[in-house]
Amino acid sequence: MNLTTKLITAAEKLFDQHGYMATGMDRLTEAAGMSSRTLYKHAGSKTQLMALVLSERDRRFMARLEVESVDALFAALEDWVRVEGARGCLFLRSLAETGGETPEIAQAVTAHKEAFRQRVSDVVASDLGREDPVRAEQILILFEGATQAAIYRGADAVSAARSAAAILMGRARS
Amino acid sequence: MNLTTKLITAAEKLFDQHGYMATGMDRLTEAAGMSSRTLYKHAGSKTQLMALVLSERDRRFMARLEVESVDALFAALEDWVRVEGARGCLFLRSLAETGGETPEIAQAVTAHKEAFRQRVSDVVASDLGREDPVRAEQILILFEGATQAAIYRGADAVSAARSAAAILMGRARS
DNA sequence: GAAAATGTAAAACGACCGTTTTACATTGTG
DNA sequence: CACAATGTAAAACGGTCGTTTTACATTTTC
Repeated sequence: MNLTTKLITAAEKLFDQHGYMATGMDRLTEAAGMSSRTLYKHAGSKTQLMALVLSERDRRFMARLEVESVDALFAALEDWVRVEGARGCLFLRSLAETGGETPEIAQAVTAHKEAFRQRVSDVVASDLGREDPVRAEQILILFEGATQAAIYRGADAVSAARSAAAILMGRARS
Repeated sequence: MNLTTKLITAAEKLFDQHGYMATGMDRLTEAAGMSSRTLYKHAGSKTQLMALVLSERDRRFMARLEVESVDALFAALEDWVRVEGARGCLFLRSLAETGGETPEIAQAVTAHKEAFRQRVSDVVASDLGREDPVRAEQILILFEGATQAAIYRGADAVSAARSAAAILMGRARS
């Protein structure tokens, strides 16, 4: 595991658990086990580090959503919540913490959410055997809602979303 | 409009638009049009100010949800988004920014979310003429999802959630 | 084996943080 | 008129922020 990977892994964890602004560079250097000089050589700045974290998060998250049914989509979210916990969407959180005024971050969030929307749309189409933009938007909202509600309702939120999605998909098939 | 109200109003706007941690006291005093001495006399500390903001937000938000049907619930959310914009749930954002480590804030969030969950549950019961905990949880997730997705999908997210809720409620009635 | 690359440890940078204090002006009330 | 109460303006507080620099050790490479 090289230094950059170690840094990004540690930073993702700290940003997620304590918030972006609330995480200082001293905490990051300590958790990554490197000097601040090395950290800045690899990441450039705190903002660029956040962008690197989001890029890695996108890769890992989207890889989990390589499925072909809506039910599998929510099963993947259940896995994610069990393994990574539920503290809300790190992308929208980074946007909120920066007020949308940091271009590198706003851009990373937009790109991720568009990819996510497209993925949900594809899964719905693959599941139904045809495009259904309305249903896709509803499934996306259930997914976002489960992510958000899981913060205070736990894994139950995801299974409730899963059963709601099954009803909506059943309706789309008949 | 007294000073405390003016302060809370200004603080809510700044916290919502730029984030809690990213909003400094100088910005708050300037927006509220008062000296830092007066601000501290009224709010005590930045953390207590955040708690005051959340308390006022809870009052105003819950007042909007005094409805008797699930459809009216989403109509109320549409109004809210049109008037106040969509930057995500301020309660969960405050929790995320503080890492859940600030008791006064964690407590305000828990209280609000429990009241919100109960309200949704009541509205579903009033709409169906009977309790339906499973459906209530699904409606809550659609509501949270619409709030979250509206950040990047706009008002369309709310109407998509609204139509999904109508399907789920229709299913509960038959 | 010299040189370049890559790392650590720690001090220093100026800027800004939340908060308190000092000194003074205005106001409402007996 | 006196006197609390309540406000402003601005300096000062110690501490922490993100970032850079200095000085030195280790490893890699030709």
